Amino acid sequence: MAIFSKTCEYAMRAVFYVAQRSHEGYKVGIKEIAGHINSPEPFLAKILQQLSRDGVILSTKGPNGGFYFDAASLNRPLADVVTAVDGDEIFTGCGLGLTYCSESNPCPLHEEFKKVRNQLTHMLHTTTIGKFNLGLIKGKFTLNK
Amino acid sequence: MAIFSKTCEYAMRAVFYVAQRSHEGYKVGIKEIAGHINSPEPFLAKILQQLSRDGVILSTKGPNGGFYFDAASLNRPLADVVTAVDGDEIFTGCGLGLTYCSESNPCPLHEEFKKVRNQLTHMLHTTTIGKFNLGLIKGKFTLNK
DNA sequence: AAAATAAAGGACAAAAATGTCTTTTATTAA
DNA sequence: TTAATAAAAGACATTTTTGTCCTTTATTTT
Ligand code: FES
Ligand code: FES
Repeated sequence: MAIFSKTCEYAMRAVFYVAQRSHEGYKVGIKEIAGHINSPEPFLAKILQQLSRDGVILSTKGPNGGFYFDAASLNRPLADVVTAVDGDEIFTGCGLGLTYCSESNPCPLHEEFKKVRNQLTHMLHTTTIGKFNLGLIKGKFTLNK
Repeated sequence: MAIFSKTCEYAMRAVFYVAQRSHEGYKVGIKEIAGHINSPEPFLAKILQQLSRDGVILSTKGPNGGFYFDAASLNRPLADVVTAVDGDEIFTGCGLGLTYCSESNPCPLHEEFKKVRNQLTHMLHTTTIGKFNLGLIKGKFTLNK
């Protein structure tokens, strides 16, 4: 089991790809995105629909339409993507699966787990959607295989 | 979605409870464990079977039998429990779901994700199964609800 | 040795996550 | 205004995770 769900992984990969293409001045269709991040096209469509409903990603229909980000959206944190598709359990939930994570009634792992969870939270809040655009354009990163 | 699977959460809760009872000198049956960690009994049985096959937990059949840890087992890292039920993907996998996490061909999130993953790994390797025995006996921690 | 106990094992069931397909709606280009 | 394009939406299918039940095996007590 991975840290993030498949849904969330595809969402983040797609968002990084669309961000790069937006930086380059293009909108991108589902087919192009799915091809470049190596994800099942119809499944990815569902995920991007969700992101679109939540206002995380922008889209327009019709010819020359597709998904894209504006300047403001490129500065949103990656955490918004995670929350939109997976909710906030990963940011607030108990590591041992108790109903609530609680300071006053903690599980044994609470103190140790909280540190890890806080670092993950901090990382996802300080990493913006557009952070890797230049690196992606320069070919420094991979989003498929 | 939580960091760990339900299976893994139940496994860790069970292990902490059995460790405490072992420290107190008892073996514990499935029914008692499930009751104290609030988990479905037959499902937990499967999980503990797996841990037993992997040699993470000890068990004996028959009257006065049950699950327990010896002194050596109490010093094993919690990471062994996670690996036994969920594999090592959480310790080695790519945060964006690429087939392999690679230094030479990294995903955009690689550097940032690696830090979080390393801290999680470190935490699970330095936390022993028996670490919380005294705290549990003193009632400082909760394992149900 | 017999009966009681408790884990081990296997088959099955429900729920959730993941993946697919078809139709509808909105937008643009011609 | 029509045709083409592309996302939105909804129904459906598969796989994995989670959960249940019943039988078997090993151990201990009587
Ligand atoms: S109570 Fe378990 S992590 Fe906080
Ligand atoms: S390649 Fe993605 S985390 Fe290392």
